[in-house]
Amino acid sequence: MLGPHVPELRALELLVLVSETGSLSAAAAELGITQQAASSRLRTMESLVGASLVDRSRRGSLLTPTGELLVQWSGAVLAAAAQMDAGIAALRADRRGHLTIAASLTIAEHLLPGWLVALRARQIHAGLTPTEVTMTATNSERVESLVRTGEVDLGFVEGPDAPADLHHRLVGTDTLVVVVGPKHPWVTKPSRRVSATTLAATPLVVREPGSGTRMVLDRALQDLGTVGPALELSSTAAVRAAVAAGAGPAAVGAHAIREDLALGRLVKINVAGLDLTRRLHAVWRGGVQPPYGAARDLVSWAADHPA
Amino acid sequence: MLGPHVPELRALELLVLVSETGSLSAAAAELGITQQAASSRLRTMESLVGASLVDRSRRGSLLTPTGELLVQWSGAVLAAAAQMDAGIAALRADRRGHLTIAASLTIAEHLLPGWLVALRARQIHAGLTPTEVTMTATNSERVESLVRTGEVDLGFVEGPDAPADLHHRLVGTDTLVVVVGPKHPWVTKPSRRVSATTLAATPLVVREPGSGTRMVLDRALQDLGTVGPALELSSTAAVRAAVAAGAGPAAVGAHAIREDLALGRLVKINVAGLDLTRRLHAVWRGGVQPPYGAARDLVSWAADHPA
DNA sequence: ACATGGCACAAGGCTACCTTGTGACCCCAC
DNA sequence: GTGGGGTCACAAGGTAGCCTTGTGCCATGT
Repeated sequence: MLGPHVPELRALELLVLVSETGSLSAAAAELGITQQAASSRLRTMESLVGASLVDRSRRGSLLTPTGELLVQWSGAVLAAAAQMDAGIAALRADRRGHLTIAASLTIAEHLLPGWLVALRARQIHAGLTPTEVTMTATNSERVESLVRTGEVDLGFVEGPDAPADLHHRLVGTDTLVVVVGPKHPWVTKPSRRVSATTLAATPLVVREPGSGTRMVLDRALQDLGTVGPALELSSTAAVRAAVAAGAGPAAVGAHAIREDLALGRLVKINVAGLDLTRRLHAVWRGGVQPPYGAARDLVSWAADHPA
Repeated sequence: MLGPHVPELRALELLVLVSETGSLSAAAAELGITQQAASSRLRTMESLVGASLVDRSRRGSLLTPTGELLVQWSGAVLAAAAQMDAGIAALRADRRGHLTIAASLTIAEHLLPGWLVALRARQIHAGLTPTEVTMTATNSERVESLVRTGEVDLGFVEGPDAPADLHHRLVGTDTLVVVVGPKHPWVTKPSRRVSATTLAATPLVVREPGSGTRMVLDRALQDLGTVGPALELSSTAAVRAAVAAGAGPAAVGAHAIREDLALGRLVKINVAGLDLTRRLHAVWRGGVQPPYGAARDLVSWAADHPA
C-alpha cells in the first residue's frame, strides 16, 4: 500500500522536466499546459511531500537538494512507467503496417518493454520516426505457431532449447528456482537441499503444458520418472499463491518471486544436479536474418543486452 | 515524456489490489474508498489503456490476461514508488524518538529507500510496529560529522576507505566510470582506452570536495600529479549535463549514467590501471555494534544485500 | 526606457471524482 | 423456497481539484 505522500506520475514528470529545463514555464510548455497549471501542480506536490522542492527565482527555477533527491527517485518510477507505456502502446497499436510481435508471458512482462523503450530511444536518436509495435502475450507454444503462420513478424519464446524449424537467436537465459511455502518440511532440511529424484517423486504445482516454464521442468525431470502434478495453473501469480498456501513445491522464474523470498512468503530450495536453465530466443520465419530493419535492430539489441 | 495511456499510480495500485483480493469491493475497502469509486476508477483505466482488464462476475472479479500483464508492469512501477514512499516518509518523519540516519547522496538516492522498504516489511512480518526513520541526505564529510556529534544515530558514507575513528561496516562497493561527451576526441581512440596519466593530466568535471566521489577520484589520481578541475559542480545531474555538453571528462557512479550511455549522450572511456572503487560503509559512534535494534537490523540487512 | 521572460495571485468554469442510494443477480444456508 | 450476504452496475448530486484566462510584479538585458 502506497502512503498518502507520494505524488502521482504526472506530478513527478513535471518535477523532472523542471529539473531538466530549469524553468517552470518551459516544463509546462513541454507538457502542453499553462505555466500557472504547472505552478499549482508543483505547489500541491510540495505540500504533499512536506518540503520545498524548487527554488523559484526571477530568472528560472532550481531544485532544492530535497527536490533533486525526489527527481532521482522519480527517475526509477518513471523508467518503470516508460516501460509500461511502451507495453501499453504495443497493446493498443493498430495492427496493419507495423511490426507485430508475439512473446511468451515472461518476456512480455519483464524484458520486452525495456527493449521497446531502447528501440524507440535509438530510433529517435537516429532521427527516425519510431516504429509502431503490436504485441501479443501468450505462451511459447502459441507464439511459435503465430510465427509459423505468419500472423506475427517476430516471436520471443522460452524453453529448454531453441525451436528446431524456425530461425532463432539467443537473447537471454535465466534459471528456474524451486520454492516451497514457509511451513513445508523441506525448509528444515540441512542447507535446504533435496535431491533431484526427491523432487521428481513429489507432486508439484506446475504451469499448463505449452508454457516455457513447464517445458523446461518436464525436460529436466524426464529421465527421473515423474509423478503427476499436485496442481496445474495458468499463471505465475496463481502458482506463487498456491505454493505460499502450502500446495506443494514449484519451479518458477527467479525474478517473479524476489519479493516473496525477501518477505518470507516463499522459501528457496536447493536441488542438486538439475538443469533448470531456461533459454530465451527470438524466432522468425524466412531468411536467416530477422525480417525488417526495426525487427533486426530489436533482436540485436536484445541479444546484446541480457537482463 | 509519458504517453497519455499510462494510468496514475493510484489506479495501478487499485488494479494490483483487485488482482490480489479477487474482488472490487475488497480492493476498495483496502484503499478506504467505496466500491462504486473503485468501479469507476477501474473503468476509466480500462478506457485509458483501451482494453478490458477485469472480468467482472457475480461472485468476484478476475483479471484478463491483459490485466495480468498490466499488474506485472505495475509491480515494477509500484515497487519504485514504494521506495520513494519510504524516502519521503523518512524526510517527513518527526525527529524525536526515532531512528535518525544521515546518508551520502548516492546511498540516499539508490540504496537506502530499498533498505527502508525491506526493514519495514520485515518488521511488519515479525509483528512489530515499523520504526519511523528520519533521513538527511548530504555529502560524506558532513555525514561523518553528524555521526560524531551524535546528531544522527547512524550514517552511510562512501569513499576510498572506511573512516578511521568511527565504527563501521561495509555495506557495498561500486566503481566509478569515466565518461566523456559523444564528440570528445577520446571517443575515437582504439578501444576507447586512455592511460591513467593522460586522465590525470586532463582538466576534469568534478564534484565538490567532501563528496565521496571526489575523494575517490582525488585518491586514485594523487600519485600521478593532478591538474586543476575544468569545472566543479555540486550534483551528479549537473556533472552529467556538463559532460554531455562537452565540458570535459568526469568520473561518476555507474548507475547514474546507464540511460545516458544507452542513448549515446555519454560515452564510457576505459582507463587502464586505476582503482576507482568506491566503498560504501555504515558508520556509527559508541559500541562496536550499531546502537538500536532497528539500526542493527538495517545495517545487517544492507550488508547482506549488496546492490 | 522598454521589451522579454519568469513566476505568483485571483477568478471562473469545467471536469472528474467520490459518496449516497438503489437495483440486479448469484450463491448458500436455513 | 426464501432470506441474507456478497458481488457489481447505474444514477444523481455535491464537492473539490485542476486548468485556463487575465493580471501584476520584478529582474535582466537591449
